[in-house]
Amino acid sequence: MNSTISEPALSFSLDTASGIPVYRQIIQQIEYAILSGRVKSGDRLPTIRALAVDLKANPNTIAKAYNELEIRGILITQVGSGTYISDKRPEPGGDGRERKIRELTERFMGEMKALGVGRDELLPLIERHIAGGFDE
Amino acid sequence: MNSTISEPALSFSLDTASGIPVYRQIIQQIEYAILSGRVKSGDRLPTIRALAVDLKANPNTIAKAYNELEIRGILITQVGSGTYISDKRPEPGGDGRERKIRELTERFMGEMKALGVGRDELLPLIERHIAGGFDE
Amino acid sequence: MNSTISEPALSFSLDTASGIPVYRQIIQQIEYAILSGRVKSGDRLPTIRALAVDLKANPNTIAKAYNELEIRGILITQVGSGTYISDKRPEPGGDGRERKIRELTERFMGEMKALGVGRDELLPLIERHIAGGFDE
Amino acid sequence: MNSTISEPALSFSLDTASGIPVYRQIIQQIEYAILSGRVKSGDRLPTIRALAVDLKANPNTIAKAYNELEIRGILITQVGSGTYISDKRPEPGGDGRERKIRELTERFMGEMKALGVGRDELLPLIERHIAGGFDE
DNA sequence: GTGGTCTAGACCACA
DNA sequence: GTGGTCTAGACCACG
Repeated sequence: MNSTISEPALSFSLDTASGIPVYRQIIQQIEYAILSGRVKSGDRLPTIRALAVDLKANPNTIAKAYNELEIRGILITQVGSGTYISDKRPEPGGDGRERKIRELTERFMGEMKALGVGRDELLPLIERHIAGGFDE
Repeated sequence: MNSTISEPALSFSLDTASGIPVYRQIIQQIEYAILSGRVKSGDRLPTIRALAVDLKANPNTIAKAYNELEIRGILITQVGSGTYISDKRPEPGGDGRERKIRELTERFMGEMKALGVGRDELLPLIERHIAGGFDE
Repeated sequence: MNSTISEPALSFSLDTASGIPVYRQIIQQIEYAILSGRVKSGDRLPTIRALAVDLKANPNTIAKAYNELEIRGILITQVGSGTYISDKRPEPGGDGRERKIRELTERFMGEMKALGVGRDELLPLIERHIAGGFDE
Repeated sequence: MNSTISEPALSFSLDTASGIPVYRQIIQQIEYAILSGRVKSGDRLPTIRALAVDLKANPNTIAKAYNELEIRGILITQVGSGTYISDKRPEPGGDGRERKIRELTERFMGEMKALGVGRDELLPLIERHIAGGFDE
């Protein structure tokens, strides 16, 4: 399954076969939209009910995603009005970023090692991927 | 937590803080050991009970991992004798390994890009990790 | 012992005296129901807990059957929603069914031959069983 | 694995990949040899040790097969001399034969029914298999 | 000794 | 409510 819906520069698409929980896909897509500048502080998100209908998902699932983002301070809920992008959202160069980068790199290096990829194979591999349009 | 045990070219290590199910970690490590050529057809795996003791896990959990690999045709179990690498497993140097490396690298590069890590930041990052004892 | 439960075109019946593991009986009955076309892609299976109650079995046993079929790509499980027949299952009228019928018939004929049942004894035997309520 | 050894009209062959226990394969092959008349009362069987070597099996496994057949009265062990086919072995047309035939036929008919094979499909199927060299 | 089956029950993640 | 993971422990079949 794979459904899409547009909103002020926000488009959601679910892949129910990926194994990634629906609420996490929604969270990630909102985060990426912010990081890439497609949405900005004060922008209004679709209502839970509307998004649930459009994505053919359970409203509880949408609410869970919005709720987690509100706890993190990324969204703000104005009761009776809607849900908005917070103005104190984390900067792209913020705090947890370094830790996340380190974690992901360590996991990746461990996987490469487990697959028998030595240092002589790894660096050219990375460089090839960078050359192939990493920065666009 | 992180415990390790060696066996003819097979070493298991669990990360109980990762959130990844134990049986999946075991499956992945066996798969990677085969893909990297560290184990080959006919090699005997540690017994379920021995591995359970070494990893401080429940035998049923180890059995679940072995069992999934048997359903997928990667392991063969001889009751009363032990569990072995199947002879119709993917070849170590085959494209299975290359495909896996490509998948993992693409996922990693996508994550780095989403975190705003540019090419100028990425290569030094990798080199620092390699210098920090990648190959041993 | 022999208990039965109906579901949209799926009826399970266990023979606990046969020595065949319960989870394998469940697997076989799902496979045969698919091969015979009684269930089709997207059909929902009984929930693990409901089937466990109806068959007076442990939920883990039902889950083991569903799980093996999922590894083999025959079922799809949506946590929180249920378990469904995959859309890339073998076609009901396909050669999967014919192959299975041929295999089972050859095994049966071999057994009959080993028991010294000749052609003159076999056909009346089959006809007697058919007359005794084969089709209902 | 599949190894074979000949002896006075007795030839054993193991299929370790079939999932059928080794001791059961040995039992069945001795039974079939008797039923088909290839061996007769008083014939001597290979020693446990010799057969174990030839089949690359565990002597305990051979012993278990011989032992079960001795309990059933089909074999006789003369300590210090060897193991022989009993002279009071069950006749091919004997007692349990009818029950066995009925059991196997019922199982077969149940499988055919589960696969959606109706009476109109079943009889021609059987006849075709008979025509294709059932009696040799 | 090996692995297989099944039960019981706890806790978790997801919709 | 759904299924997933893990533990603990009993009993069995096989070599």
